[in-house]
Amino acid sequence: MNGTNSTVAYERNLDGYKTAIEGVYADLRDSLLCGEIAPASRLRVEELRTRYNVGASTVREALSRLMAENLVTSEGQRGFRAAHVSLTDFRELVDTRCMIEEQALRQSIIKGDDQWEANLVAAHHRLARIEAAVPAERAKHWEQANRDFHDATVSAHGNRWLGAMRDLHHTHWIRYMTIAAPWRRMPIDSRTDHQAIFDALMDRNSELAAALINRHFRKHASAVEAGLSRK
Amino acid sequence: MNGTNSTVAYERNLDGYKTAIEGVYADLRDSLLCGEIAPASRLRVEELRTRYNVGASTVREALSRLMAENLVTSEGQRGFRAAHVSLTDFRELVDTRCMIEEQALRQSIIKGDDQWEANLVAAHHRLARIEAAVPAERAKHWEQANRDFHDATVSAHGNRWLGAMRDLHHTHWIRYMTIAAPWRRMPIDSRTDHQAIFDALMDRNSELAAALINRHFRKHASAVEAGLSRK
DNA sequence: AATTCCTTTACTTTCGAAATTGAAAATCTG
DNA sequence: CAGATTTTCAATTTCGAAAGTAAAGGAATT
Repeated sequence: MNGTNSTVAYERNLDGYKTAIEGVYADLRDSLLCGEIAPASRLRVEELRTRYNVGASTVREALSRLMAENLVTSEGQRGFRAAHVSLTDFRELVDTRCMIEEQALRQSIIKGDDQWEANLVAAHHRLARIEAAVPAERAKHWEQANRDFHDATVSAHGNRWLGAMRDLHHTHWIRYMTIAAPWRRMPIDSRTDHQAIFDALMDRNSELAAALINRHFRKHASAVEAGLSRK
Repeated sequence: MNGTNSTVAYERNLDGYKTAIEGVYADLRDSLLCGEIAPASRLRVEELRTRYNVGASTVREALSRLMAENLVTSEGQRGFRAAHVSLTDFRELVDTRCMIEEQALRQSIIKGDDQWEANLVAAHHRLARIEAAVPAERAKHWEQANRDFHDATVSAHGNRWLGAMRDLHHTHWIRYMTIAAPWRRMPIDSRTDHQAIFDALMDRNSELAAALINRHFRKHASAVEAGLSRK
């Protein structure tokens, strides 16, 4: 269907997706998240259409879908733009993210069964091993293990609306991280934080867990804020 | 641009919108919210294209934008569908909606200045007048006044992410209301509720306001739940 | 009768050209 | 020369036809 005749220099590989739209969507999303496409820059349909070697409406629909995640904006008759970033926007993002994660955690503690506990123990163990390893080893796997651990903590909440909001906020969080502080992956004392959160969860201590997760997130956030205001 | 030659029976009027996409989007959105398009029903591009008298990609893009609000879903190569409704989904919606509104209220109480108070007093006054009026008069304006009052209560929160989530949840709330309990607009004791909420806000009593808004929402919700399970 | 393989049908998806628009450049006017 | 008006041009938006796909029905085979 596509990708079998990559001759143009800028052309991307869209293999492995069911439709062309999904391929363009996914590649564009990556470029947006990793900062390859600068915030607030224009996204010209004409330009993208040649880069991906697809039709105009395919690009257009991929961009429409990115609007769903607030990664792209459009102003009628004036085309599309990559989402803006700003210090205020980031602070607002962090505030709601804390609220969402706290709520997800509380619900998880209430509803969590043995299966939840078992998964949590496993995820925490994997993360702990990585955080105790030598720097070289850490860099490779920490990101994923960290995400897995946090997912495991809230995995019992069972609310799809909450889950969708959580994903959305995580996406934008990652974007800000990559844009503002690409060097600093794992914060120095994340080991202590994660252990404390884990303990609170095993104790089913909602109040403590909520307080800890808020502090944990805001600690990360301040590093990004520093990077953002330096621009 | 359009709408000047409405000859086809099913054709809709798309005047007053900047682009055709926006017109189709808005009309489709209405049909989805008012229940004219049944939940989970297929949305055939071919069919809509003739109804609105526009091209395939215009319909397609309008549908993509509705996916942003979870009002429409799509499964690659198998077209679009109106969003499902279910009792579980509704309960999850209500849970997150309560969380969001509570948080918005708390933030508003913290950040609210004189302007906020003044607007709130005005909105509450308008709502109170309507709720005290005769049924015929109420029916006309209550919906809007109710919305305005609730918007006024949270208007000082100043967090755009929270605001967007609040709008989204309100949209789906309205959809469920219209689908499951179209007859019952204004609950019997909303006057008492609103007065209590208003008083708590003027006292800047966060805890009380939070508790009241939760009960207020869940009271409405149970009416919808009854309507939903009766299907 | 059950299974496999084709055919048909009814769509969705994709494209590239044509219409339309907004904004900048060029021209005109007081 | 400043301000209003027209022209130009690049870009967005829109369309309709062509290509591609899933699912249902029908024939052939076991």
